[in-house]
Amino acid sequence: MKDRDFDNDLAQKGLRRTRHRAAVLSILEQSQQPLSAEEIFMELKAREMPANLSTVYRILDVLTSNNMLQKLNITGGKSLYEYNRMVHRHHLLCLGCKKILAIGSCPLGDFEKDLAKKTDFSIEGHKLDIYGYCPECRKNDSP
Amino acid sequence: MKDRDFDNDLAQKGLRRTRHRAAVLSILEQSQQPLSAEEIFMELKAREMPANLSTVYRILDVLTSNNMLQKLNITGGKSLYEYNRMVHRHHLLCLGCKKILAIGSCPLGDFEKDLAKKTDFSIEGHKLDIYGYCPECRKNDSP
DNA sequence: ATGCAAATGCAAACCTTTTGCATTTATTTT
DNA sequence: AAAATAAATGCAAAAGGTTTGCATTTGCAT
Repeated sequence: MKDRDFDNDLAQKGLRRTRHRAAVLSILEQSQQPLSAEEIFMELKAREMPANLSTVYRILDVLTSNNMLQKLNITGGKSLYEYNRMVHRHHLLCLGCKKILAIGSCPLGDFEKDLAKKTDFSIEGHKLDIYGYCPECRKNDSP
Repeated sequence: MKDRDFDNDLAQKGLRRTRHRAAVLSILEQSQQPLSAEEIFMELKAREMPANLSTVYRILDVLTSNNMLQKLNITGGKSLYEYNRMVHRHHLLCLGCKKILAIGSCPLGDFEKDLAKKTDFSIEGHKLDIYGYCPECRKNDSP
């Protein structure tokens, strides 16, 4: 299985193509879950492409401000990053095992229009996270 | 204008009634905006009831875990706390001046039911924050 | 190949929040 | 009302995540 050409994506944004940047993109593109800076740091090491943690943060910053990644602050603790697939997404977090499911649908459309009318704000976006227990955690916790 | 009896509220929760705790509750009950630990720290000083910042954090923790306050992590930066008025609320944050408006309505009801059905999660709650520009900031930024 | 601007590594700083411990305070017990 | 006890506070230090300054290395244009 061939890797996507992240080098090209970087070039299109006018960003320098470094192994580390391409690797971070690849890691996040392949990940089912949003990852923290430290998880990415460890995965880079696992891929024999170790980078300094501060470099990871700088890469995440630059990729986020170029809209190639999205930064999530679901927990209040450490930030998580996910590959930006350019679709509007929300997240369902399991309070038990902390796994995160991406949710494609969004119920906010009309609500935002109403809100704009009522408050006279221009609405630019929203952040919606949903919390619950996944099927596995519910099974394990109800003996 | 007489203060609410926060001492009684504390007693009902089985918490010790200290001046600082009552003052923190009073500050947040009177505030239009959610406040950070440091803002509360400063307001305590202004009220001639200075407390150590770590004490403020401990008070906020204990009041939050007793449901007297709610902790918000809107920005990803520092946590904000608001008096828990026992109603489901969301927040509209102005990206310009950072002011926060509390929103009473919530469009999530049916969506959560659908989601529970689709994912087999038990849905326990959600966090919805909306971002935009308030009327004042829109005016000032469009010269 | 050469030069320059940008990316990286490293260590230290930063900021918010938490913790350990001695002291003070609120509440319970006598 | 005083003494005993358990919890709250102050203080300083640590923790955890993230950022920054600076020397070195790398990517890219010339």
